[in-house]
Amino acid sequence: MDGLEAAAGDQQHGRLLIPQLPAAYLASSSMAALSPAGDDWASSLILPDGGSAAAGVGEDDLGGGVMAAAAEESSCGGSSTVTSSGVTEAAAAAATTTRRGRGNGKKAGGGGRTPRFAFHTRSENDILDDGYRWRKYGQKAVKNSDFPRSYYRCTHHTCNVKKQVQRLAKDRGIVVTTYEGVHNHPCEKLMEALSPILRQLQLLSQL
DNA sequence: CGTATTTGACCAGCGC
DNA sequence: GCGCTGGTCAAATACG
Repeated sequence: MDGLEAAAGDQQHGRLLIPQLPAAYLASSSMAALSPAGDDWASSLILPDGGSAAAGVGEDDLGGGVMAAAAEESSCGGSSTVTSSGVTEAAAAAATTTRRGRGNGKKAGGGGRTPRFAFHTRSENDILDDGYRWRKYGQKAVKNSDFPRSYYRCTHHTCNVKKQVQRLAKDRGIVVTTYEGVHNHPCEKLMEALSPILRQLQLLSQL
């Protein structure tokens, strides 16, 4: 079950393009272009500087750390709401618990300087098509939540980006996706989507 | 047959 | 020191 592939071919699925963290902001605009109009989803984008305002959703369900500065913006045909949540390192440290690996003693700890961003997405699907390919490597039932948390890792060999996906207990329609790390490779689906445009640009530049 | 998902076990930090 | 909890591993399984 490749959720991403499924999403790509399903008009009911939303698309969220967040190739790199710095590019997260252009994501919303890209989304408007790539998402089918009328999608029944909305994502929440919490800006990195940690917002002070809380979104309407319960961030505490994510471990208490995700500060949500809800920025509603109409995109995707104006039918969806986009908000995002940036989890700063401080917030991540305070909030999200500890990370440890199994034998390799890889505890991000201490130095875990990987940026983390959380996105609230109103969708029936747990999996957002963000343009990258993810492989699920774990699922855990978490405290204070009726829904399990799923752990994904980017399938690209050299990419170590992870993401966690969990539904809010308070609002099962909201999916919280937490990205950890920055992709060090281009977004496959984004490049695929842009290639016709780039081709046209090249033709125009030749004229 | 190759790849992705499921799922139970394991590990380690934190709070008491 | 112990138990709880979250994150990850890896074998088994499913799927195309």
